[in-house]
Amino acid sequence: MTVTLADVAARARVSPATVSRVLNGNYPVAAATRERVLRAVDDLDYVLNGPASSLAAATSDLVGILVNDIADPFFGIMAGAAQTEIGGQEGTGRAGGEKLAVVCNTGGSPERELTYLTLLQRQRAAAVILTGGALEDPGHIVAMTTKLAKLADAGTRVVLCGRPPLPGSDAIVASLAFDNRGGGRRLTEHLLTLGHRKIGYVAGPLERTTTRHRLEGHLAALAAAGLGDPASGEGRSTGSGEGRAGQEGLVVHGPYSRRSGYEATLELLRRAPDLTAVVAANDTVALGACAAVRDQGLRIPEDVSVAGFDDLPFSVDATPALTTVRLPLYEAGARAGRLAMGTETPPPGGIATITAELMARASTAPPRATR
Amino acid sequence: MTVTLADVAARARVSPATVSRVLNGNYPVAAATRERVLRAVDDLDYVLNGPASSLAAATSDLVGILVNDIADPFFGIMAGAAQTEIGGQEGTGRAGGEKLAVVCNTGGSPERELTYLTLLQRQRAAAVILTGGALEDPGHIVAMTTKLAKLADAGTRVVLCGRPPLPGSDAIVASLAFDNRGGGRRLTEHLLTLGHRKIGYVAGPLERTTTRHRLEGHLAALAAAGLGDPASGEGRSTGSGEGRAGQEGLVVHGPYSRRSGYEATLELLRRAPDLTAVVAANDTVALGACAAVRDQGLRIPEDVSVAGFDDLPFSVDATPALTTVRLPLYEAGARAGRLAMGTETPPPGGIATITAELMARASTAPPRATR
DNA sequence: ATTGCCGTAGCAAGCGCTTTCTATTGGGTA
DNA sequence: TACCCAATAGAAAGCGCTTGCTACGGCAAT
Repeated sequence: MTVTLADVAARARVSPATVSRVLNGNYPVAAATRERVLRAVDDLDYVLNGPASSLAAATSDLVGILVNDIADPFFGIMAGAAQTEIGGQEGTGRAGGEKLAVVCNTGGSPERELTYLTLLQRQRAAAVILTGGALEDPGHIVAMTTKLAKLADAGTRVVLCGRPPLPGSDAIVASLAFDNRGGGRRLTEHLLTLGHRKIGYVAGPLERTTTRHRLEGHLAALAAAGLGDPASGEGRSTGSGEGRAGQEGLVVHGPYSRRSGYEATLELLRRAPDLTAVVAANDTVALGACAAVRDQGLRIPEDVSVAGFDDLPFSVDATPALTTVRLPLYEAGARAGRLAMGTETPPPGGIATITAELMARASTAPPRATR
Repeated sequence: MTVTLADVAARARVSPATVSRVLNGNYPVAAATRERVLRAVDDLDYVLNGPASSLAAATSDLVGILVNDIADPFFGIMAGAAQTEIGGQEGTGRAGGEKLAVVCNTGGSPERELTYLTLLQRQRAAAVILTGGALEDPGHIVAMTTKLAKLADAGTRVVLCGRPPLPGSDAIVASLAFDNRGGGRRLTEHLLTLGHRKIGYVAGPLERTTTRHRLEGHLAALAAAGLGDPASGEGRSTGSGEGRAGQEGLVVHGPYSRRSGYEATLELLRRAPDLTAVVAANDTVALGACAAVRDQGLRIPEDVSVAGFDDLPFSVDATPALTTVRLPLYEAGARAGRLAMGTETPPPGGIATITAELMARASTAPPRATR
């Protein structure tokens, strides 16, 4: 029923070994023979049996790209770039380096993350790229470190993209981390420079590196300006008491969703009706924040400035255009793809920090009356 | 180095066959024995060798989900839903039905679509889900039909989601098609009812089923209202001559991108400065259209109404909230996932049409002066 | 007691490919 | 002319797992 290597060999009047070598192109085969084999392959419409091939060669051409939320362009852009870089090199003509880059959606669930890693391990994946922020739960970190070490042991190349390096994991090929802290700091500094003193912050979900780093940057900027109490920021979103400059309780956590941005902003506005700016965990959340501000009858940026993070494509189209922090998602994804393929040399120490650039646009302006 | 089934068998003091049966759970094994095996698996940290298993069993647990653009939430939502449905059933406890659902990004390129299908075929994928509009190029249709038939032949379940059925392809498990034509018609009818008579249309790329169907719906509505010349719509976007009611040349094609929407709208506005509404191929394009309308100093919806298609999450957040056509992307994706798994019975004839619902919001209103 | 089965476990034959090692050939060189 | 080597092709041994078939106890029925 199905055509096998042996069938092709028979038709081309050569041995199976020769067919295999023609297909893999890693052994000299006379031009005439090669031609004959290739024609037989075509005639018979032969398709290599992946599992058999992987079993015999003890390697596979599968490359897994793990994302936290496939419906979020933040991940889509990185994954697409990586996939292009990986699947793109088919110019070889032959099946040589044809990798199968696939993206796996964890939905942000640690269990699914591990499950996918196991499944990829089963398949003896050639490489794995983990994108986006990691969960900071100690147990999960241990589980991940162990799992990744095993993968690396089995020859799988592990690359992190937009995720900080795992402590003590030298098994990893490279990790490209975004400078979320620096970006967060610059964004808030921008607001401070404009004259804002009462700034609300809609943070992402707790226990995510991305969330923590961006928030740290924000708090660092405030602290440098002599505002707020850095200690109050994390873990006590519903803060109480009075801070040096009334920044207490101006941080609310929630998922990276538009809805969360909407509700958190309403909450912030209730807690501090006099705030003049809202910084969101990312652009999607910022959109929700904008809606909430408007629904309160306030104008952007005249009454309240709003800022996001990531600079997703739609951000420049928002009205007013969203001030945000640009992350070179495409470039990072592409680079991760090349690193996974081994077509780019890893950065020194396997760690690279990717700069986050402030994009000041129309959604932020000086507060109504600078005190 | 690596642990194999035999190692586990030795440790559990049973034969490899028994271990295999415990792991696959498709053959009676005494409880005590099972326990022993499971413990050995744990102790040894054994991970099944996927390729070997697939080779021997002549099946694999890979499920491929093909998307046209992974950075577009339209696809992300469907893919995520399908993946959840497929990867979600791990409740079985054992490795039983653990499928590896992966998404492959074709980037809209027919070659990559075929390449991915071949790669999936190599892996003897358990199922393949094709999402979104198809290319209407005759050559590609033939190639696809042939390829899908071969996949189906090899036991791969093929499901189409958001894509019209392939003519004469009974190899396919099911196809869930969106009622793009009906949605397009209702959307334009809505505009006509509001009193619009001069409506610009920013269509998607040529030769895509989605593009054609939506446009057909639009033109059908116009024709039913005695406006426009249906024959002028397709294939002659830069129309010439005069139509019955001056709808000529009010259709411009371009990719499904924000930028395309922006430029096309500028073009439409130049051709017909008196148009009172713009219908976009999808929400992303509509966002670009909105930007263009505003940049021309026109207000939405007072001066120009704008409408989109898909009802992506951000559409309700646009200002003003975008009138659009809702497609139940998540539900469709989930259903496709179940169909691929065989956990839902296919619709009669393998074909289901999914209704598209008009969402009239603030971006559309009666034109300034109804003539 | 015998027979017949049911419930379990093992044997062993592959699944379709890769790859090491071993031929075979046809010059080029001594 | 004899010899050696480079270039190319084949033989065959697995890779690690699944599964049809066989084997072996007991237990119920005869």
